[in-house]
Amino acid sequence: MQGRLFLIDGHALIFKMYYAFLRRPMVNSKGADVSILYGFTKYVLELIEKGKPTHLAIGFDPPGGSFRNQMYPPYKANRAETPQLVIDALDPLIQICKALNVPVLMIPGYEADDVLGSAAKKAAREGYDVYMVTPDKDYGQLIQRNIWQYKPGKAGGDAEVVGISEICAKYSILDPVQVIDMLAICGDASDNVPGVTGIGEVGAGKLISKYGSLENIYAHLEELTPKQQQMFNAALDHIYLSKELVTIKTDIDVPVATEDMKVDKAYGPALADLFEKYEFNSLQRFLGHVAAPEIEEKQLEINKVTPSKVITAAKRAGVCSVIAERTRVIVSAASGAGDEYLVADGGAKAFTALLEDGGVAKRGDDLKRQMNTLVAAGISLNGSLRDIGLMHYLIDPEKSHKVEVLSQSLLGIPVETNSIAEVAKTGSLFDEIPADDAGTDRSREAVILLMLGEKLENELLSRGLKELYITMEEPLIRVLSKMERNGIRVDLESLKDYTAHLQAEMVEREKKVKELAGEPALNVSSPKQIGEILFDKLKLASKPKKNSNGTYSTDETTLLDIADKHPIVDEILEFRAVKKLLSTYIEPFPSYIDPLDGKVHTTFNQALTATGRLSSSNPNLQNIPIRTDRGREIRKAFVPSAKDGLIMSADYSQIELRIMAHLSCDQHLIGAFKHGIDVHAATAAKIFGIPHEEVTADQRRIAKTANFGIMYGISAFGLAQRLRIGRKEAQKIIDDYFAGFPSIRSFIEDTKEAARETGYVETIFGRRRYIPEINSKNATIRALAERNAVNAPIQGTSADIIKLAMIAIDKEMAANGLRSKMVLQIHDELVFDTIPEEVDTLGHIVVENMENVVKLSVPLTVECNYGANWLEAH
DNA sequence: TCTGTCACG
DNA sequence: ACGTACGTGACAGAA
Repeated sequence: MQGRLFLIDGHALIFKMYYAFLRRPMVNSKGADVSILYGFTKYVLELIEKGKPTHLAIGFDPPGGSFRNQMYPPYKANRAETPQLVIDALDPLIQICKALNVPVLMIPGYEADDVLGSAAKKAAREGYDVYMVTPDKDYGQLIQRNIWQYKPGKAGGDAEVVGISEICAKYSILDPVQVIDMLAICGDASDNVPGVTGIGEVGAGKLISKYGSLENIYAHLEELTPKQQQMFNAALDHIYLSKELVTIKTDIDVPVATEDMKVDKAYGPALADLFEKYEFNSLQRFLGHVAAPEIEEKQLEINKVTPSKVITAAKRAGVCSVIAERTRVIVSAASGAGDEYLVADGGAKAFTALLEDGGVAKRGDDLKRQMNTLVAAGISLNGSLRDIGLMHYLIDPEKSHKVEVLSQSLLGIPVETNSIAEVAKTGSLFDEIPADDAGTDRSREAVILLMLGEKLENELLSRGLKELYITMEEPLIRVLSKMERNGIRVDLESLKDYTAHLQAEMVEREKKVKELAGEPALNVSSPKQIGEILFDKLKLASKPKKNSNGTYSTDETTLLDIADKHPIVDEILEFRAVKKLLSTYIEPFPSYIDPLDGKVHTTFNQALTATGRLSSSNPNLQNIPIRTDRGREIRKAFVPSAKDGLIMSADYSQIELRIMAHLSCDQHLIGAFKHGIDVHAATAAKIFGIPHEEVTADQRRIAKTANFGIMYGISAFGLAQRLRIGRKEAQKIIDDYFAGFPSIRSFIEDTKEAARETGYVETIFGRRRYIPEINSKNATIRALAERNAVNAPIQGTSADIIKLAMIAIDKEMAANGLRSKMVLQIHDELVFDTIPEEVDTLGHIVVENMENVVKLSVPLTVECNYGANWLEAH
């Protein structure tokens, strides 16, 4: 390797600094605004310190536009005018760069992208490792084995290094050069480059990974859905121009030789003079060229050996670390001699005996994802699963669980983010892990995982969390892996008529809104524009609510308040409801259907939420509509995989309220649950001081809202808002509630007190959430912390219970040899893909296990139904 | 990239 | 005086 070349996108850095100092500009004693100069200079000096480049150059956009404007006059035409501060900064910055001994690359007629792109490719050919310092997504197309994008962190955060695997995972593509096709299809609103209207990042990624290129999509247009065909045809007249516009040049002559970009920290008097002129006192320390203390890098004793040697060592030790890529596996084990570690890599088959050996514990990051990959290759991942991120999640759920971060903080070993992040970044099951950097040596990462695993196991033990890990999270990895691989069949064909109906309605509503507004050009999807129509033009409120950025608030509750003032309001609400269904729950789904089995495979994130719940993404199957009739229709598309199969759904009835009853030991609530009485009605009877039989529907509704409010940390204001009643009235309800349920009040107070004492709260299974802000002097922050403290044990215990139930159900289903599959978890509900002959057995297994997985002072009850689709299973 | 909005428990 | 119910993820617009 010749060296580490950093290429800074100067234009992007100027803008970053412009915005960073917009609110609090930095002005020197002569009244000059030196914000951009200061921020820029500081950034470059710190980059030299932290990024340790051996070579460095900065590219700027020359004044007067580029060949792209010639090619396509509207290019960047809708950009707001460049701020004067930015324009004025250019010349002084070039001076500063000179004084910093950093060459400036600027060629008339080309943007900084083109010059930097060409410089990057050239240096890479010469054997440099190249880092392009820019937040601009366009640069993704230039990434290759020895070229990375170095994205500056936001708000002082750490920079993110993006390599081949990250960029490919981000867009679900196989080769970074396909970023060009992605950008062409998606278009770029900020540069005014049109794409294919209606296709977003996700859809484009799927198409490109399937067809390879834009050209090839057009060659196979007939394979796309009719709607997609239509959208691509409509884009045909401009799409190749768009592709040219987003393609960064890599073949222009770079005016400076790479070796002349060598970093020279011997800053001369020129820099000192500039610092004095601009009064950069805090940057003086760089002048003496006192190099920052080099971090003493811990030397790892790594011995690369054959797979069989590592397998022998792993079996002897009973533990190893695993990194399973799509076409390669890397394994590490302690040699048994001092601090020496053995590492081997090779095809997965070379390690089958080890991976499937139940006697050898596996340490690694995101083992669920790795298990999915391995199973696809016909290999099981057996033995204990010591997942780095998941173990750390139990230690502190709200901290970062990234291996890079943990390696630094727990082991004191720094990690280059680019190599290890590829396993950490998760996508959906059938996203390919790119194979093109199979040459990268990942021995170091494998060893770090092995060390981290040991460290985290010890941490779990000393914090009393090991049992929670072993009995709950670890077995759940296998259950969730199965659920993801099972997938669920989504039959959008069955919704065709309904989809067409919604589309027609959307068009109609949109037209109506524009008419009523008297603005043919109105973008009905723009909250800003809608706000201006409603409140500036139509004046539908005397003092309209504003958002943090100064725009009018136009959310549903706000609109409902003024709905009777003008018919346009209702049209907007209906438009939004229909558009939401189409754009979130119908249009994206075709691209999520795995061509191999025709099913949708979500990813369950097991180490994300603050409370212990799961989350679901790509797509999120935990927020499929149900509350409105219009939305519920969507659930009809979630169908069994077998021809005459059935969907079964089982959900806990009021589990959080039951948990609150248990945690608070409130005898009234416990009694109501024990006797199967309607608790919301019982609550109403208590609040309003009337006999149970006399509770009206409205009183029950109020009590129900109050019950939820209590669990979330109610305020009189919040309750008043939700019930649309006065604040005094709301306060009375709260007072009456606590008078009727005094032990609830003490539960809340005790929980807050515990948080203040220990700094954390916990579920009945010991899952923790730290509440550091519980002692904040800021009343608002403290109040939020208190609500979190009260809610986390309730929501978390509920999450714990269903996790245990899932493990038990999975086990019993297997023991009974059922063909039925568990497919979804939606916090208090489990969904199964089943068949008529198993419905009875399965129903029994599910309900028994859910109801009896834990014994509380209240019974847990489960409602279970089945039908031809998810809607009918309710 | 951030913000607003809205889908779910 | 000040802000205002817990936990999520996806999409679209604006910069």
